[in-house]
Amino acid sequence: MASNFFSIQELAQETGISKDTLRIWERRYGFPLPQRGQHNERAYPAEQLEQLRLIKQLMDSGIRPGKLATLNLMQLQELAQEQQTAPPDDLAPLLELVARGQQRELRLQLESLLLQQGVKTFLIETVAPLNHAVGEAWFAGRIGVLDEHLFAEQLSGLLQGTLSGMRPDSETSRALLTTLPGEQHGIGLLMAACMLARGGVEPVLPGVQLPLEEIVRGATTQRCSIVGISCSSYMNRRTIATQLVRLRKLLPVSIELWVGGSGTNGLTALPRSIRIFSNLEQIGAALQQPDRFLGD
Amino acid sequence: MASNFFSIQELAQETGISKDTLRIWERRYGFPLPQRGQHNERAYPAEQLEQLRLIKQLMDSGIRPGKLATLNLMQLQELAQEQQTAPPDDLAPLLELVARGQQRELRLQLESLLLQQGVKTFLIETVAPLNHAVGEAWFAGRIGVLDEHLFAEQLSGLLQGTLSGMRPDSETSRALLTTLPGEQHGIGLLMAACMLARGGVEPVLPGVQLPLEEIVRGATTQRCSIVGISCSSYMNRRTIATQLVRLRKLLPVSIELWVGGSGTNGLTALPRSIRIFSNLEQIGAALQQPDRFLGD
DNA sequence: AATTATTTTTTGTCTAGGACAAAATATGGC
DNA sequence: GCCATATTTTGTCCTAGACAAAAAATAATT
Repeated sequence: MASNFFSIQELAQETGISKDTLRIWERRYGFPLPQRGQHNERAYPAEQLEQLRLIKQLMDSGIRPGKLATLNLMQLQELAQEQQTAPPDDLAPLLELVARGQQRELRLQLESLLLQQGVKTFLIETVAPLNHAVGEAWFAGRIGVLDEHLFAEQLSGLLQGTLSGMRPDSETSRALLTTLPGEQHGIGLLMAACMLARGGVEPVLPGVQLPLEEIVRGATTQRCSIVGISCSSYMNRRTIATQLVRLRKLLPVSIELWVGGSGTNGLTALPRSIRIFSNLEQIGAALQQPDRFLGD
Repeated sequence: MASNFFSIQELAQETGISKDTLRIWERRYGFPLPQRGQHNERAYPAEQLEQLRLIKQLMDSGIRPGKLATLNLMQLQELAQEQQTAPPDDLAPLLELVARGQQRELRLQLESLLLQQGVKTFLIETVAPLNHAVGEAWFAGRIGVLDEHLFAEQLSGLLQGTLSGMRPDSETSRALLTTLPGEQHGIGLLMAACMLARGGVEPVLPGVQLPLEEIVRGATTQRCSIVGISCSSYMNRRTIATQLVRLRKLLPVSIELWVGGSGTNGLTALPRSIRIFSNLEQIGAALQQPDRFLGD
């Protein structure tokens, strides 16, 4: 039984850490230190992939890789446990359904909750925390990638359905929602889109990974007064910041730039004309302020 | 006005050609030959990005990069034009709607066509060729990335809606449909899913980019007798072949492996236990043969 | 003591050029 | 024409050095 080894390319793809970075971590910290294949290529065992995922997660909470790379697996797990925020009790049954891959039952329960709570409450008190909890459970190894993906698909379908029932038919303000090139996670966009639609703004959703030039072109041709970008912590923070600043420069001043998602946490020194949202409520609040068209 | 330059990283992201490959092409063929930035980093002008896209497209039809890299833009365009297959006339009005970004009208027309033609004809004679034509039009610069994305979203929504109305409720054969890690295009999956659903097979759609181990786990836990993989020409052929062979080895022999998409065109020397579909009709045909459970 | 300016460390990405296997093509023998 | 053997083409990997931007630590100032 050939236990599985990963090439450096595969490891980079799975973790979102570039090949260059993987090599230099090995040089500097001695981790991840792979075996070598027949032709001297790096061959990473599955455990190192797991450990890297853990490290990536801890980095998102601000700990530096230099510290993390010197710790062993157990110490990392301790650290991770400290950080774990237990998911609210009422989400436990839903999480259970995700873990068991019972998509249909999950869908039904979510639909029922949506009706019960209404869009806003559903988004803020159910969808957002559940999505977060699923992400954490995946990191902790309590649910598999497959179940996480299936959950995301169910949620997308549900939110898209909700959206199509909410589209205002008259001429209203519009918002173009997308992610930066390289960012593949689009669930945040759908959540934001629902909040916006609820506030009378019509979302335009061209999917993920739109090149900056196309964002600008799209916002103009689609007559959007807002561009919304969702950033996960998958991408490197520096890249995110650079791209956002560049986008702000390309975009007409009359168009607002709104940014949200876990990838925006550690961002410092962005121009004030880029508006950062750290949760969904803030979107709702922003839509109610009449002064929201005063730029920087 | 600082005309836009791209870093090697951005170019790699946009074209799907790796940084290593870009550098070695420069070394060997002298193209793309970027300017240099303040710190000697490569800075690619937008025209080189365009030319690269063209080259990538021509490579998909079997021409070798060594030949292409020595040609100038005009020669490339000539070659491309030779290859262009004019889209069927009846698609022209739809393409026009895509190009103009008139999503709502497009959606209505597609829905009407779906009702008129029925699922199978709609998929084979409208969706597949239209999708192809949109891809070609994008390469040729006749429509923007934004419009292409918006089209894909509309189509996804429509097909997903169709699917949810087709799901068989009794216990039937199931198929897990996904893409390999690195492959982001999922439209093909939805088309295949519709064909399968129509043939009485229930599709399981966990989204794109599922790690091989998870595909195996998913196929087992979800009790699927078929695993379907869609490959676009975005990914390198060699990578595709390697991954497919690896997947076939990981997968129990009782589970069939079906593969389709433009990325499978030039694939040679795959084991016969991997079944390649070059169009949607073949899926329909395969579902009607009673001997389809005889593996290699 | 708190804030601001300056140095030091940390970190990720870039560069160059070399090596090599697998795929694709060309060449020779039958 | 067809099969086996060279030869070329191609993409990815390797090492090792450089450097700027961000973060942290230290010094200087109010």
